[in-house]
Amino acid sequence: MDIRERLARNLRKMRQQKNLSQEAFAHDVGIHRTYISDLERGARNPTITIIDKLARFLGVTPGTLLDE
Amino acid sequence: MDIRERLARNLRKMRQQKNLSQEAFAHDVGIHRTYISDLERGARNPTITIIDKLARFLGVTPGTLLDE
DNA sequence: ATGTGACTCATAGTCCGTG
DNA sequence: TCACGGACTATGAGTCACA
Repeated sequence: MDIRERLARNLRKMRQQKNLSQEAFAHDVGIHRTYISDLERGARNPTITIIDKLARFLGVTPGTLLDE
Repeated sequence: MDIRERLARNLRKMRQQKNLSQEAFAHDVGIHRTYISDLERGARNPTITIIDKLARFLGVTPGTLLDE
């Protein structure tokens, strides 16, 4: 599977496990709401600094977001 | 440690383990040679598609390149 | 609460070189 | 063989209005 798709699925799942809306999640992470929406649809090709931000907030390693 | 630093170290180590020059490695992966040089010095902020390319060629998961 | 198109500005990524 | 620079084009970062 495409790496963007994997990120999309992993991100959405992990956000939902925190019971956060995209809006609340985006606010907490410090990324714009629509950007999160794009990521969860695999519509963006983010840099690793974005991955790092997400992983840190979620308390996981970057690999957890990108690996299957 | 910074995620770019981690990538830099992991990448250099894994390339050297294959006994490839930056130039040969870059050619095989399909990325420009100067870009590999930049990555190994932590001077760049690559997108996840670049990470994917590197990981596939090296036969590892993206996490192996980004996690410590 | 979320998806989407459009937009500006910064930077990812390429290609030419040099010591 | 590699670090590093300059110049360039393509695309990501970040935001908004609207459905």
